[in-house]
Amino acid sequence: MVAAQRSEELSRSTEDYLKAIYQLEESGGSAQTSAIADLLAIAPPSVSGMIKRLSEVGLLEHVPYKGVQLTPKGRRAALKMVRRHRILETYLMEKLGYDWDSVHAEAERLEHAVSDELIERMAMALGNPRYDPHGAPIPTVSGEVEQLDHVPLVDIPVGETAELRMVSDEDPERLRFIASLGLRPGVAFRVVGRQPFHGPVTIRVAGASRDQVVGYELARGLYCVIVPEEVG
Amino acid sequence: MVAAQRSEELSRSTEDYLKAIYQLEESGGSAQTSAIADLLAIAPPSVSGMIKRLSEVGLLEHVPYKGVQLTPKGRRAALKMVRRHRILETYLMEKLGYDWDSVHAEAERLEHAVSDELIERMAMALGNPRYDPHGAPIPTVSGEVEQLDHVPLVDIPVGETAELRMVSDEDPERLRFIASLGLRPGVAFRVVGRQPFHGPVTIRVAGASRDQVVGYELARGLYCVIVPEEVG
DNA sequence: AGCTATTATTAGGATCGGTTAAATTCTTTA
DNA sequence: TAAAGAATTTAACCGATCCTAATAATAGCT
Ligand SMILES: [Mn+2]
Ligand SMILES: [Mn+2]
Ligand SMILES: [Mn+2]
Ligand SMILES: [Mn+2]
Repeated sequence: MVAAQRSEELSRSTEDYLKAIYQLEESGGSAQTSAIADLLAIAPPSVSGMIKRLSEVGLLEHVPYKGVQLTPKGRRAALKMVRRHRILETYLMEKLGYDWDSVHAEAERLEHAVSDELIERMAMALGNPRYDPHGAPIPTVSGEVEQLDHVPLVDIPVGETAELRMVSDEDPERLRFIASLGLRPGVAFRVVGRQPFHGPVTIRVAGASRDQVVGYELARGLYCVIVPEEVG
Repeated sequence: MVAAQRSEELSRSTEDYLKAIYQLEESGGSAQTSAIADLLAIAPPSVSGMIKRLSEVGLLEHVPYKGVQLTPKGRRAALKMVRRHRILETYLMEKLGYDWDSVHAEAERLEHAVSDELIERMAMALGNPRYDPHGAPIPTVSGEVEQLDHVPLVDIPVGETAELRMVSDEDPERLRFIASLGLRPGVAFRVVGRQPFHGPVTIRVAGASRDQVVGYELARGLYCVIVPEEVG
C-alpha cells in the first residue's frame, strides 16, 4: 500500500547500460555487445545477459548476433541519465569548485542517486545551462538534445581559425593535459601546421606566448568549429 | 593494477545497517535484531543474515539472541554516514531551496553516492555547520559528535520557558505539521499547560498570536532545552 | 565455396541481499 | 518451575548482476 506505482525504477546497472548504448548509437549506428562490454568494463557474456533482460522489459530492440537499439522508452531513459550526468558535472564545477577533470567520476555515481527534483533545482540554480563543462549539450527535461556537427581538430586544414567546442570527459589525465595546453571549450586558435601520417597538429592559441603541438590521437578527440576568418 | 587498495568500499545496504544500528545505540543500549528490521523495513531473517556478514568483517560485535554493537571500525563508518547525511540535508536546504520535510529522503539516497571530497566541499560552502536543519549535531570529519542532553517537551514543567532544539526528521508530514505550529529549532516558547494521562501540552510561542496545543505523541519527539527565566 | 578468425550466446556458477516457513532460544507468566 | 509467547536464527529459495569456459554464428579471406 506504500509503493507499487512506478515499476520504472531502474537499477544503477540498467541506467549505465542504457547510457552506454545511447553513446554508442550517437557515434555510429547500432551498439555491439563487445562495444558495450568495453565501455562498461564488463565481460561480454554479462552484456548478453543484460541485453536479454532489457529487451524483455521493452527498453531495447535486440537482433541476436547483430546488436541492439534503444526503443523510444529506452532512449527516454538514457537521455534522462545524460541530462542528470551533465547537469551534475556543471553544478559541481560552477557551484562547488571542482576541476573539470574530476567531475565525471563523481557524476557517474551521483546520477543514479539523485531525484528529478534535485536535478531541476540544480539546473535552475545554474540558469538552465545548455552545455556541460566539456562542451557536451545538455538534453532538455523533455528529452531533446542539440545535434552538433563538430570537426575533429585533425580534420581542420592548416591556416584555418577554429574554436574548441567539445572534449571527451572520461579521462582525467587527458583533461588535465588539454587544460595545460591552454585549451578549453570556447578557446579559439589557428591551425599552423599538421604533419602527415597521423602526425601531430600545431596550433596557435589566441593570446598565447607560443605554439602548441597536439598529438594525433589527442587531436582526434578535440571537437571544434571552424571560425570564418575575420575580415581586416 | 587499477583498484585493490581499499576493500572498505561498503555497499549501500551495509551503510544503512550501520547507520541504523548507530541510531539505536544512541537511544538506549544495544541494537536488537527486530529493532533494526523495523527501522530498515526489512524482515528479521534478513537482518540476521546481514549481522552475520558484518560481524565477520569486523564491523559488529554479535551476541546471538541478544543483540549487536558497533565495533570501533563500525562506529567510524556509521559516523561517516551520519555526517554525510546531515551535511547533505543542510546543503539541500541552504543552497537549493529544499523544505525541511523533503531533505531526508533525498539525503538517504545521496549519502551512499557522494565522495568524501564532495561532502567536505559542501561543508565548506556552508561554513562547517554544527547542526542539521532538524537540529541534529553533525559529526566532525574525525568522527566526534556533540553529545546533547535535550528534554522532550512532555517532560518540561508547566510555567517553564524552553527552546526547541531538535526534531526527528524522518516523517515529512510530521515535520510539516510542526512547522505549521510555528516551531523550528531555535524557537522559544513557554509551557502553559499540560494534561495528565499522556494528554496534550499547551505552549505559547514567543510572538505568536495564540497558544498551540501539542499532542503527547508529538511532544515526546520535540527535544528542547529549558531556558532560565529572564530576570525582570 | 570453404576455412578461419572474430564476435556473440549459452551453460554453469558465485555473491549479495532480500523473502517465507520452520526450528530454536529466551523471557515471562501462571 | 513449566508452559506459553516472543524474539531470533536456520533452512531453503529467489532475482539481479557479475564471472569463466564452452559452444555457436557471422564475416572475411583464399
Ligand atoms: Mn561525464
Ligand atoms: Mn553511472
Ligand atoms: Mn535525515
Ligand atoms: Mn541511506
